[in-house]
Amino acid sequence: MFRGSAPATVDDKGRLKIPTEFRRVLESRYGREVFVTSIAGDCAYVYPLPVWEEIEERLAAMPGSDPSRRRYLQRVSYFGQQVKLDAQGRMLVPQLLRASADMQGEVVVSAHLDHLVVWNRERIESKLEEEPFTDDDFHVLTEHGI
Amino acid sequence: MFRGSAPATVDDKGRLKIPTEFRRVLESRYGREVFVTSIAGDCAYVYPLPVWEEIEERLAAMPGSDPSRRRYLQRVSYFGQQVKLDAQGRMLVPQLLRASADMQGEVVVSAHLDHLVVWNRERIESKLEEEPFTDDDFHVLTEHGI
DNA sequence: TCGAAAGTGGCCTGAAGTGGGAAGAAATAG
DNA sequence: CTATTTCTTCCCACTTCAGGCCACTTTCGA
Repeated sequence: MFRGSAPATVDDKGRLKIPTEFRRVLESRYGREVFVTSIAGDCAYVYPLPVWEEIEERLAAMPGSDPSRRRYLQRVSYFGQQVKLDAQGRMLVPQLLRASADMQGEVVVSAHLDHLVVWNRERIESKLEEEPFTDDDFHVLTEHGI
Repeated sequence: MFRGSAPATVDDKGRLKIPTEFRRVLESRYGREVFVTSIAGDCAYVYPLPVWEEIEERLAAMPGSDPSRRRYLQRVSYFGQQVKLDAQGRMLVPQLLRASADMQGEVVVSAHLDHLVVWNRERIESKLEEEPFTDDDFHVLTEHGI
């Protein structure tokens, strides 16, 4: 499992350096291939390919007419691309995501259990301010034993 | 199977360059012939010919009087055309579709399991904005283990 | 203070994408 | 039926971009 977060940079060729701690987990457990995508286009999700394939299987098991599934697939296909880490542990961010999620310069890579989430640093900071963690959120988590 | 998406362009002669990653899958698994069509005329569907032939067989197996089948066939025939990739991996978009789906300039080619969907870039972006992905959608997916 | 490992930048080659000419085919008008 | 024009197809050439590679810088620990 991935844990914590780490700062990283995207150079002007659109290459994102995966912080070494994450890279080690990624390569040893899943390999070098990842699926990069987004839903709203505001940040990038990086799934190890085997993890993504499992999600695809679950989607395939859902009824094809489900509107949530349809919307999810449309977005995930739109932003997504399968890429491979280079020898330096960098991956090319798809052009569409570079533009919409502002994947340039300083970014933050955070662990999300079995995948990574990448935010533009300025954007995540203002988002954390705007979107506080509420008492309701605490309640929901408490109900799940956290 | 196709996965993810890639930006592409339609030049002013109406030729659409199929991004190489898709082209490779297409040519190795299905050949160079495709069937291009649409239903609402707002985007273009690109089916590898063998995939389309299978759909035709299923349609043939349906009762001929079914109104959904009739409407589907009517639209799909109206917009559809069988075309072949050229040596550069480009295909000519049928004139009707060029006009109605606005297949000019920047477009996005997205994977849809066994076929491709092509949208005018501006059009898909405004469509994604109008049709947001909600918390409810997330809940539905969560219930399916995603 | 030194060395190793991580991070960063940039060059270079080859591949992918893009544009346009020209010949051939099809459609249209006379 | 023929001539003209439009559209398609094939081909060649140029430009841009991504991937591999190397090297420098920075950081952290010994």
